[in-house]
Amino acid sequence: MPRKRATIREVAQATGLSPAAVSYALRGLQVSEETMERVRAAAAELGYEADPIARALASGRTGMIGLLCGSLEDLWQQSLAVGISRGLREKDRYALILDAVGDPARERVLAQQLRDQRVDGMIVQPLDPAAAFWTELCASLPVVAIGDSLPGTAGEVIFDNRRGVTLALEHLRDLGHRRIAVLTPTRASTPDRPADVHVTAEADRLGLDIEVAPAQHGPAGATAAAREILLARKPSAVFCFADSIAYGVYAAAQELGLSIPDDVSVMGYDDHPMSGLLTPGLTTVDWDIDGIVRAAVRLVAAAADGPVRRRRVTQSPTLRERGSVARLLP
Amino acid sequence: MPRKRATIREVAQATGLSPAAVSYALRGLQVSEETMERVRAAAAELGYEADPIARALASGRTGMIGLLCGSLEDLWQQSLAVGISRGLREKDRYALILDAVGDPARERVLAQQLRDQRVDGMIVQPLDPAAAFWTELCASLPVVAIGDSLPGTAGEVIFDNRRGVTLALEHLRDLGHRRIAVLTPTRASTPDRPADVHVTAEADRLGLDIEVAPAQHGPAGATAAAREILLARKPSAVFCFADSIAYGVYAAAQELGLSIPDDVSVMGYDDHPMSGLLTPGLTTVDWDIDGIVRAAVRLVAAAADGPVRRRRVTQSPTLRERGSVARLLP
DNA sequence: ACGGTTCAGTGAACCGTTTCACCTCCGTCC
DNA sequence: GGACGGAGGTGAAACGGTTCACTGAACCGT
Repeated sequence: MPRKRATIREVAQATGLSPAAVSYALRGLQVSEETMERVRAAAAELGYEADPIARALASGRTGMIGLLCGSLEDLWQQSLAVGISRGLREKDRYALILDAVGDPARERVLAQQLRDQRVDGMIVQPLDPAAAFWTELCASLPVVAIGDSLPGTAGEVIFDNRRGVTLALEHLRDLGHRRIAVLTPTRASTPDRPADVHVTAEADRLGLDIEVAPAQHGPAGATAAAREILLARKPSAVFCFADSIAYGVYAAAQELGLSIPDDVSVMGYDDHPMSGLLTPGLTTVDWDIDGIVRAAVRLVAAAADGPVRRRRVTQSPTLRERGSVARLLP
Repeated sequence: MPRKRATIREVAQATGLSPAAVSYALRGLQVSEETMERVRAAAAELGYEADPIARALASGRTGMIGLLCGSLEDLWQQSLAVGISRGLREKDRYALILDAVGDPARERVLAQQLRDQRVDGMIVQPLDPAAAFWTELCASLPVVAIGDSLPGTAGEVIFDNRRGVTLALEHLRDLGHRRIAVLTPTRASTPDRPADVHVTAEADRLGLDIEVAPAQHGPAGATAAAREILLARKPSAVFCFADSIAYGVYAAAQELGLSIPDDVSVMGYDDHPMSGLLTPGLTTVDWDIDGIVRAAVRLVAAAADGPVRRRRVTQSPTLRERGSVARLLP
């Protein structure tokens, strides 16, 4: 029988104290050691547990952190979300995970909804870092950005994408590749996102002939995009801006009877756990996902507990060579 | 500037109505068409949005559904969680996702916490369906179980594991396999979970020589378990009770210089999106994940909206042949 | 003209905490 | 010995909605 939960007043009654005293006691504030013990005992006895809703209403803090993901089709972002969710749980907070499905318009709506839901803070992996609403959002609650920088955040975990792109493209160039297709996650409204800019800049510097095309994260979408660009451009290498897009290239290559890396080389970006299991293993740009998770959790928890001075953590990638990129024979 | 949000009283003031009337109007109850319009206009004007916390306190409903996953290391469960989260969002509900990390003790604690967090309902993929606390939990809020049955749920999406196991083992037998290793997710406290029971029963019926060993979902854990059993038992086939465990077998085989399927056949269970991309493709038991997601969301949403009569949906699997199981030559 | 329904809307209690302003001891310091 | 101060505790007002019991007016058929 779901008998009604005990309230703070009942505990007060039982101990002969005021509700206020009980409230303080249970949080270890302002009361004598002895009273605290007495209250704790009575609470345990009655099976009392403070109602988080009432607590949230009175205190203005919910204990929830919003996690706004760009696209959870991306397996790497799934890993990130799982890690963050766990990390927050260890800090006695709940993660409210939302998925913008690659759509900047939806990202905007969800950010709004998350704020309306009264989360104590947010972790965001922005699809459209240039959008105007971020400024307003950051002003109204602590936001931690992952990936790209955002104006007014309480903390940031920035990926050195310039370095990541350099690593990838230099490796391809060193092995003789010149005509390179680049598959980047679709972001209809923001063709000039910083990471993409680095690609064209680096390609210029290295004298590469690149063509950038959008691809969705899901297996089906990525495969379609890959099929098209492989047929139309016959690149010697494909650089994918997410491992889960590279997976689509594997599927497309298989379908078209192309061998990786003999007919086409594939370079990933992320290092998802699956990437080492493919045949050949996916050569990729490896970000320290654990480090990212820890930093993001730490930053957002601190910011949600009270105002902090802004901190920025920068992550640098390394190149993880497996077998999907081969030297191009002249 | 995060200027204070408008309250219902301000809207009441602006329209010359009582707060009660505004409350009703905004939910389309009990008021004239005309008043409703007036209230809506005023609300829009003031940028009023009902505070979910206050609403939850007063009405007793939070709009949140708890999702308790057995182990999010399992990529298939990740897919499931993402799908459910999206499905719930479409019904204007939030998913609160928690991860028991394969530990039944933690599952118990998290279920408790989820209830304390005042979710309107729960979706559970139980690690330990036999545990006693489920009964009590189901009595205190609507629970939908996925996978295994639970006493007292408001709805269930049951996998016909008997059929799945039969499909897998018969396929292996038909191709000549007799000595088969079975890797099943670790669940220390519940060695006799229903699915495992089916395995031994079916193996008996089919005259197979099986050995069951536990494996963790994570790449590292699964690989270790696979390595051990491949060396110790030299089975002709390995049947993995989750695709993400099979991935570990691929890694172990690679490491040991064993070819799949020439030296050892591998059978999965789930059909995760990645399974088709491996070389060779993973032959697996395919569950209709979309169907599962839809059913679970529908059931829990209905149950959270009000009492319903218990419903059970049963999912049947199909065998998806790729290339990881070969005929065993005598 | 009259009792009986509906319809639209009101007032106030309530949900279960937190927190602010105060109050009362009691020991201490000068 | 009186002002001071801190520790421990109290009462009541928030917090921002929902909902229950009720009212006044309009409308109905007879």
